[in-house]
Amino acid sequence: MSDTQDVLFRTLADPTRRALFERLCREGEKTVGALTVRAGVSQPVVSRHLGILKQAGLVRDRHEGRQTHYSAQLGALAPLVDWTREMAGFWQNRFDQLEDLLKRMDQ
Amino acid sequence: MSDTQDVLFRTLADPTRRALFERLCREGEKTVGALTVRAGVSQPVVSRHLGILKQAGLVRDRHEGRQTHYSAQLGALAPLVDWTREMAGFWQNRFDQLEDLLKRMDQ
DNA sequence: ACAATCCATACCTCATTGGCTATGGATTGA
DNA sequence: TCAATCCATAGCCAATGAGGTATGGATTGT
Repeated sequence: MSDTQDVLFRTLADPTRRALFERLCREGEKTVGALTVRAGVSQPVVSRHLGILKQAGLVRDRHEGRQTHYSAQLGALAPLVDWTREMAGFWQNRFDQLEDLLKRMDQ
Repeated sequence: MSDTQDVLFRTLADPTRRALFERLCREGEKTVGALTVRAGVSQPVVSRHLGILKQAGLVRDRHEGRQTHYSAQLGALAPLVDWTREMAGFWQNRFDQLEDLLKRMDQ
């Protein structure tokens, strides 16, 4: 529902979190340690952000021994795409209505 | 740049603000008073949110006498669309690489 | 068995921010 | 001119949340 979009927007609003997600999109699966290296924040913070991304469905984790591999789940962005399309659609409709109105006024 | 996306995500992360923007998209131009009616928050809060939306370029205001009319600026969503496309693009590239790798391994 | 590594959780602190009320400036109507 | 309306700003408070350090569980290597 609308709640899904809420979670997505709220989750991606944080720059650190968005950067982590971007890296996973660009570079594919990575361990927490590898992500921590250039994250600019401590390892617990990275873990926490990854947890939040996971809750939002934006990433997936795979445990292998003592390390956890995270990867991006692009499909989770769908509601966001839908939302923008919906907003643009409303705009289009109103534009059509205006065009329609103008045409009618023309006659 | 990336700062633009930051502003957009941060601005749209708030439910009240997003609801205001959605109403402007659906119903077109509206005054502050009209928006306040079903906003669920007080008029000053609505004004404040509209100010933030305006700073993000998501809405535009038009003064007419003692009332201010706000309207959605759909174009401001472009960076958001670009971002999702970019993320999907990375994913596609990596998928292509994998496909390529598999093909090469096949021979 | 013991040490070291990897990750997650707990706990604390500080900054941000979304909500409110109060108020004032500007415009309209009487 | 005076009252009423519309909107924006200021100031305050409480909740949220992002960062840190400390720590513990689990796994690997010696």
